[in-house]
Amino acid sequence: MTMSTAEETGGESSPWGEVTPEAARRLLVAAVDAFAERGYHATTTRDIAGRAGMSPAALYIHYKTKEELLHRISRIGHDRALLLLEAAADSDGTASERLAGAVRSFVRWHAEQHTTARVVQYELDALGEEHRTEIVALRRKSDAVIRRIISEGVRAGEFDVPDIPGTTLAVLSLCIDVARWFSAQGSRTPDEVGDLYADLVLRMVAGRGRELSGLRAQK
Amino acid sequence: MTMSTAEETGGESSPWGEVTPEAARRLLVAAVDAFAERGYHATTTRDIAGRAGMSPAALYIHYKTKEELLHRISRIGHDRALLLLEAAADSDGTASERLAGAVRSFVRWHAEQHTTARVVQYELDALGEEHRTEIVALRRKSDAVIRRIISEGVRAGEFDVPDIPGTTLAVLSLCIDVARWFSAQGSRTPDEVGDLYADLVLRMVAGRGRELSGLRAQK
DNA sequence: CGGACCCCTAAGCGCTTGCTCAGCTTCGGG
DNA sequence: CCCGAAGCTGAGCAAGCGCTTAGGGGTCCG
Repeated sequence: MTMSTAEETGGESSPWGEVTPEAARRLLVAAVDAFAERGYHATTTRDIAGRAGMSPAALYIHYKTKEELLHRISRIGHDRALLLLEAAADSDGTASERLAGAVRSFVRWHAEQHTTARVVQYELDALGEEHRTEIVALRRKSDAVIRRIISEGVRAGEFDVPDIPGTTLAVLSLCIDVARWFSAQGSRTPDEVGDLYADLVLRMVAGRGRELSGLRAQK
Repeated sequence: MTMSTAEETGGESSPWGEVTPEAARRLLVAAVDAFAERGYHATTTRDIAGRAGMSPAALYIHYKTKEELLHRISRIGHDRALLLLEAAADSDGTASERLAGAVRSFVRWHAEQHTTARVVQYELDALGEEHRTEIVALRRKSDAVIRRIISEGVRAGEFDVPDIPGTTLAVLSLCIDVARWFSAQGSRTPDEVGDLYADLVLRMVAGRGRELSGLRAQK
């Protein structure tokens, strides 16, 4: 009966497989759920330990502070999101295809893992000074990836974008905010949202005439 | 020396003029600043009272609880935002012009009053049950306003939007998220962001060919 | 001059918070 | 059979929380 509570976490398979002592992983998953539901500051260490089926003191064997838990979550989440973006950016294809791919998988992650993403994206300044600057560096890399694709699309004549930094910001902002409103019991699947958003983003950067030809072909 | 701290609030003139006992207004403005900086749950009533230059107990003369303060802020903020949207929606002009106007003033408000907007948009579920449902009703009205403009644009043949509810959601999401990232010491003015976003949104709904003709004419 | 009224403070109550610590159990190796 | 390391718990500490209460000064009207 050790695994009574924390079994059903987000529907997703195992994004936390890398967290090695099994008890530490249970605590971390419990913390993600609690932070996402109530927010970092409104979550108590007793609540986290309780969800993981442990006593309040057990938490401090695996993590020094509550803030370290948040940092671990934020770090792993940002690493994963950045990886998705870079994979899409480094793939073959036109700038349109790569931008659509990046948006699609970035958005899909924010929807599927919306509980993790909410913590990752909206509890940023609950982090301590050093941890926050470390995370901010990762976010700047995400920004650079998107900006690079857009710039290349402009240079190749595929896109018409008067304000590249501004549009980059808007694209990222649009994707990130998915974590705020997405709900698993809503009517849209993560894939549907990903496709919709990829289309919307291509429209934001598209040149005058045609261009959005065969891009929203099949689902 | 009574007005030492709370003088500079957001740069804006007086969005809280309607809050009538002057001491109550000072407390409310202090609460907006504190909630925006640290979040509702991380803010103490002592901090709010301190910023307003009062003792902790003074707060409870004007407000029953800390949650009532948040509700007052959220209510006034949502009323204001909804008013801006409705004004733009009810004005004369094509659907494109009205959509651009709505996005422009909605975004401008989120940038200018980004400290208020942050509280209004991101501390929603710190509200109690009854207060939250009241606020959620206001948000549904905002959604309806945008959806109406887009629908009319589609019916008039101005827009090409395959998924009206989804696009409505994305437009609102994009605007709202401005409150998260906008910073007064950033390089963009609220007006610039408003213009940029109005352009991006028009691109999201534009039909195939021309259409975005004279719409991003001057800066 | 007296007292009702309003706005505010000093003090503090009851409770919860993040975190600690002595001690119990389990288990593999000599 | 004993040992030490590792994982966990029950009890609890100091600090901070939201909120209350008794009372102190102004001001205005009788």
